[in-house]
Amino acid sequence: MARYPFCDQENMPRYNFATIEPKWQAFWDDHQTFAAPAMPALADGKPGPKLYALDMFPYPSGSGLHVGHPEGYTATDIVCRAARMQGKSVLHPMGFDAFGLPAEEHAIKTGEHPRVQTEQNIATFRRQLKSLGFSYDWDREIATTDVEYFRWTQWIFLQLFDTWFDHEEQRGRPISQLPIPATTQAEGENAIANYRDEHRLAYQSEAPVNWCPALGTVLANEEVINGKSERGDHPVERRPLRQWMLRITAYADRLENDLEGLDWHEGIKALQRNWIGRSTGAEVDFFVGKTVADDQRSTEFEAWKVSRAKSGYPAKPEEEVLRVYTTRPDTLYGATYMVIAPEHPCVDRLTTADHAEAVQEYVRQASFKSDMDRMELAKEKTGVFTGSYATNPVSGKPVPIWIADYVLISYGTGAIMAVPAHDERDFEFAKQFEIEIIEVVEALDREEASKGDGAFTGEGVAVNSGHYDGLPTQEFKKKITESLAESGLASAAVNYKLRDWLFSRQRFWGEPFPILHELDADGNKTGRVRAVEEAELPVDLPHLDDFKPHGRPEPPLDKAPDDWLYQEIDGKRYKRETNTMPQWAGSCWYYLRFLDPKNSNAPIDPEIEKAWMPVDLYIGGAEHAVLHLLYARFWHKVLFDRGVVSTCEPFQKLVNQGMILGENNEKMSKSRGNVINPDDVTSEYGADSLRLYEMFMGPLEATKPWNMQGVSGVYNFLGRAWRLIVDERAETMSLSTGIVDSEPTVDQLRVLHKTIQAVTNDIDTLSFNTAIARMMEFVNFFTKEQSVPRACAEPFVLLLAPFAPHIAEELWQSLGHNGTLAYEPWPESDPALAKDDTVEIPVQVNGKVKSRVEVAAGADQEATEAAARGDAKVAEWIAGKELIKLIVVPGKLVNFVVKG
RNA sequence: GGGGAUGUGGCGGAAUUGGCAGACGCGCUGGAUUUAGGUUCCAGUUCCUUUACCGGAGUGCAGGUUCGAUUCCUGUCAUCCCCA
Repeated sequence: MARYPFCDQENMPRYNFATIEPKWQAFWDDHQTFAAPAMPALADGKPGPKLYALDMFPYPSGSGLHVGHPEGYTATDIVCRAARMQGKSVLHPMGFDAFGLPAEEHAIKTGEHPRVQTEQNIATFRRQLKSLGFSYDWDREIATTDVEYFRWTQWIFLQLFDTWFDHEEQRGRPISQLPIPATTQAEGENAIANYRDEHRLAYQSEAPVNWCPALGTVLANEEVINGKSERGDHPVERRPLRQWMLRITAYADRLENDLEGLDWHEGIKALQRNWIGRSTGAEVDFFVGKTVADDQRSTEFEAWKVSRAKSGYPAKPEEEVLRVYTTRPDTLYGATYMVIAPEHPCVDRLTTADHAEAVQEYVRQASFKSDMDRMELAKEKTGVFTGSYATNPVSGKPVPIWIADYVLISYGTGAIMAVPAHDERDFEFAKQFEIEIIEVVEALDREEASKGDGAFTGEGVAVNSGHYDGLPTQEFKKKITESLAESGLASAAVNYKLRDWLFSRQRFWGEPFPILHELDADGNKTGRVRAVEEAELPVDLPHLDDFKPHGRPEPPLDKAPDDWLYQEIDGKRYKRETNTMPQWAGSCWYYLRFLDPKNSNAPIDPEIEKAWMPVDLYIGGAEHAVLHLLYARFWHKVLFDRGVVSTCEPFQKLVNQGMILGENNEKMSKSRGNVINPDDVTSEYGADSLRLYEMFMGPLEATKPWNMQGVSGVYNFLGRAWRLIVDERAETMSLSTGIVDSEPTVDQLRVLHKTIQAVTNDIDTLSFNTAIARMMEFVNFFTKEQSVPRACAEPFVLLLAPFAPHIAEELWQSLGHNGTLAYEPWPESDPALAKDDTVEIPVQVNGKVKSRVEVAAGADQEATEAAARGDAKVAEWIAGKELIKLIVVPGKLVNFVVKG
């Protein structure tokens, strides 16, 4: 015990966080106080209550911990510490999301391996986190850059590679179970392999990507903002490149539907739904034909209709057909032109000779614009006519086909039918190019109809739509979709804003893909790939002499030594995949690895997974409300389908902490000079004060400004609590003479039990600010008392412990206890003792409080009324007036409604 | 333009199901202790009027429901976040 002396103050025993805090941090470390059990403890032979509380693990940046980090971390820590005292098995881990660009950029500059800097940064973060006294089980620490960790990230990628999505059963299944169509089978081995590759959840694609020359990498759409890179604000251009994609769109419906059972804020759910962007509508085929002459076109069109009526709606349209997706099939009669995206495969075929030059130039210009620029509503619409016409399938009228960049190749079919009367963008476009506008929906009420002279996009009743006239929009949609489907011209369809996930990056500092490309005799890729054998994992990063990018889209790993790059298996030569995974990969499953971080046979033991999952409380910043949470949920569902995990959702309860602003009410940033460094706060006021202050600032989820005077306020409170128990004026550390062993008074017991009740309840609802206010009231009350019975002081210290653990441990020890209070039973409140004997009840006259009367706590209607009538002031107010109504709510109020 | 959130003292913020608006903290004012205080303790602090009592107004703004609205409904304004 010599290391943790009860009295180690050189001077008087004032509250001295500088000695208390390191002392208890060392104690917790040495005694493994917060080591979580492998499995939740048993209670009555069955698994007892468990709590898995998770923080969004940080990216260990070079600038160290930010005051935003301890906000969420303190919140989960309070919940965990209270839960331990309430007898729950608690899992509370911490780790590091350590892959990322800054370390690689540092490596490029210095030539030093990014792992060196990464590990330095992790060390700093770990030190800072430990200095704040969080009750993590540090034995479970992981970093996504650990080879033993990313071994299993690679393993999960192989699961994705080995899975196809069965739309009928709505689940992922092993690729070996993929039914191969007879026609494909007949074409032989290569065709079968191709067919499989086309259906895997991890697949390669040649789609246009956002190439950023300055960063030397392609970026996901989400990483591009207004045509510039999110990181660094560099220009981004579009170019086609072979990429790995993850088929997250297959899981779109499940990702949306399963939100319902989750204990998440509605706003976050809305954000995710919005991002998934499910829409229902129809795919409709427009006949283009091979000829330009009007009379022949209509003949061809009729013939095509007849054949379609027989054959039905095909999975892939014929060559002379343009397929569109629309959410408003009811406006089909108003479709007066069509637009295809500049990247649409039919551009060349549809362009007539006399328009070729203009089209080529337009397509070239469009390639420089980002999706965001192109969809901008306010901007002037641009476009070019192809010279071709299609035929409106219901009206039989010719409709010109245009190319315009406001249509995106990535959404729907990359082609639209334009209905200028009922779509704002189409309307603007039609005005500009003087295209016919036909109204086909009439607004129901005049107010809506008279709104401006633009497009009417609402719902109403059909007009100018042949025999459909008069049908309400919803009904019309259904009927026309059914009718067109019967004639083989259309099909009901669902579309998503969500795109498949571009999963490869041209970086060094990321997880290598466990994939090999087959080479032919000349060393060229044959297009066949194979997975690295599970036993061969992990695929570690190779040694590189330098980390400089070469400015080409090919990844830096192409510069790896040949013995890493090439391999021979069964007489065939292979080259490793040289892309690496994006930073999101590691954070998609870290919550699972925490359960079983040292398992070398599997990512997690199934029994352990079953016992601890799901995460009961997940706290982190709102900036991850969309991407991280969507990606992680997607992986989790795939792992669920493949039997690796037992729950279909990973995070049962999610809370987003609010942002902490600078003292000037602005976002904290170096350029604004308003950054608060947690280290500075800790050295001046201590970790307990920092924790307490961050929780006292306001509701966890609110955005709130920092105020250094507020820190000294909670520091003051800790000093008062200290003096309540410790005699500061004594020469040595000793109990305050106010601490007595006598029975508490009724008033004292009432304050104690009210405090227990309120604090316990507030921790449950994460209302830490009010919990702290209640404890302040407790201290204020007892400071005025002559003495503090031990029976009140001890439970108070236990209540304080989750919030300010260091001072609480020290006070607990000074009250004569050995060891830690971390597993002391949580104080229980007795409702009978917490109750007041009498209550003060406001008496209103005509709804205004005029007086207050004291009544017994359980007073009934009559007694309450009598007390109110007996009050002199009330009597004066109602004297000589007619009583119209009398409201008596026992325990709440009395209201006399009078006239005259 | 769409979606979400938030508007309460000088400031951060409290207020089960509609029932005493402003808990708690900061700041401010006054007092006590102290050689001293960026110490501690006590008291006061929404605004207007008033020496004080009494009284009146008050939760962004305008309405509505109700005996009674910070809370519910309609409209509106402002700020912030996300998406476009």
